[in-house]
Amino acid sequence: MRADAARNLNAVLHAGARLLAEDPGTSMAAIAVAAGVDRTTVHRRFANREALLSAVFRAKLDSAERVLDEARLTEAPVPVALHRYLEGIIPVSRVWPVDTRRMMRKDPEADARRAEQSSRLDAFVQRAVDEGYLRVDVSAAWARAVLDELVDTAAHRFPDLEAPQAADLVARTFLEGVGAA
Amino acid sequence: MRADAARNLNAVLHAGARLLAEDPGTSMAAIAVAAGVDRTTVHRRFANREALLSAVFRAKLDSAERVLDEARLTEAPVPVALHRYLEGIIPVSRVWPVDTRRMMRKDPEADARRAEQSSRLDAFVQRAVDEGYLRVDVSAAWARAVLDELVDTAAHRFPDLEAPQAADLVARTFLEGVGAA
DNA sequence: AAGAAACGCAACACTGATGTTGCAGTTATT
DNA sequence: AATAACTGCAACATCAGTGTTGCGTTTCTT
Repeated sequence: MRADAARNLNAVLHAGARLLAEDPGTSMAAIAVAAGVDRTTVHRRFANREALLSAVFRAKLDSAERVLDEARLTEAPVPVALHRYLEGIIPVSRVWPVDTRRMMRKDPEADARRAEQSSRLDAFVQRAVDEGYLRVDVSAAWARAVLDELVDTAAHRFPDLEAPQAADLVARTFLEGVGAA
Repeated sequence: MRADAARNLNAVLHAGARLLAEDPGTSMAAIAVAAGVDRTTVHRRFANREALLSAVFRAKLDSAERVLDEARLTEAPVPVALHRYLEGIIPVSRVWPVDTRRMMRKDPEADARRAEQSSRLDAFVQRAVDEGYLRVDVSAAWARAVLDELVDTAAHRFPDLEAPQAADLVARTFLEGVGAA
C-alpha cells in the first residue's frame, strides 16, 4: 500500500472509532471530514458502511488481542497479570472507544473474535476465584462484568488519568471497593 | 386523554425505550410495530422523532426522580439511603433502559433535569465520604462513577437478579469490591 | 523524470426514514 | 344511541445518507 493511502486509512479508522463511539449513527461523510479526506476516498477503501465498521472493530480486536497475549493471563501470578492487563487495555479502550459488545452483532466474524477474547478473560477471572483471590460468594460472571465496567469507566470518564494510575485504581476498586476499612 | 390513547401512548414509550436502548438509531416505524400501532399514530402524538425521544427521557426522569425522593438521600443514614436508592433505581433502569447520559444532548431541558438528579447523587456520595463510609484516598467522582456503572451492570447484564438481591450485590461490591478478605 | 497509484471534485441514482394529509372505520365517553 | 376522539390505511413529498462513476490533478515510488 502506498504511504499516503496508509496514512489516510489510519486517519479514517481512528476518526471513525472516535465519532462512532460518540454516536453509532455517525455518517460516513462526517467521518471523512473528521479524517480530512474526501467522502469518495472512504467509499473506495470500504465497499460499504458495514465494511468500515468491521475494519474499526478489527483494529480494536487486534490491539486488545496483543494486550491479552502480553498479560500472560494463564501463567503469570493473578495480581501481576491483572495489573498488566489493565495497564494495557485502558489505552486500547481510549484509542478505540467503540463499544464492541453492542455494535458487532452484524459482523459474525468480529463477534466470534470478541467472544473468544471474552472467554479468555472469563478463564482468568475463574482462575482468580480458584486461587482464592476473589470472594466465593459472588459469581465469577459478576466479577467479570464489574471488571469490564471499571475499565470502561476509568478509560472514558477519567481520560486525564494516566494508564498506570488508572490501572491501580481499577484493580484496587475491583478487589476492595471504595468503602472505608 | 381517552383510555385507548393512553394505552397506546404507554406502549409507544415503553417500546421506544426498549428498542432505542438496543439501537439508538431505531426507526419510528420499528417502534410503532413493536408498540402494535400504526406509524401515523406515533407521528400524530409526537411532532417529530426528537419529541418522541424527549418523551421517553421524561418518563425515565420522572421515575428516577421519584426514587431519589423516596430514598431520602440527604436525611436517612447513608447505608439505608444507599440501599433504598439501589433497590428503586435498578427496576427503573430496567423499564427505561435508554442511556440518558448519551442521548439527551439534543434536549437541553431533559439534560438539565438529568444534571440536577446527578448532582443530588454527587451530594449523597460526598456525604458518604464526609461521614466516613468511603475511603478518602479515592475521589468522590470516581466513587460516583463506579456506583453508576454497577447499577447499570446489575440492571441490564443480570436481568434475572431480583431488585433486592441486585441492590445487595451492588452495595457490597461498591463498598468492599469482589476480592477475598 | 516517468509511470503508477491514489486523491479531490462534481454529478448522479437509489434507498430508507421522516413527516403530512384525507378518509373511512373503530372505540370510548356521555 | 349519539357524539367526539382516536385509529388504521394508503398515498405522497421531502430529505439525508449511501454508493457509483468519470476526469483532471496530486502524490508517491523506482
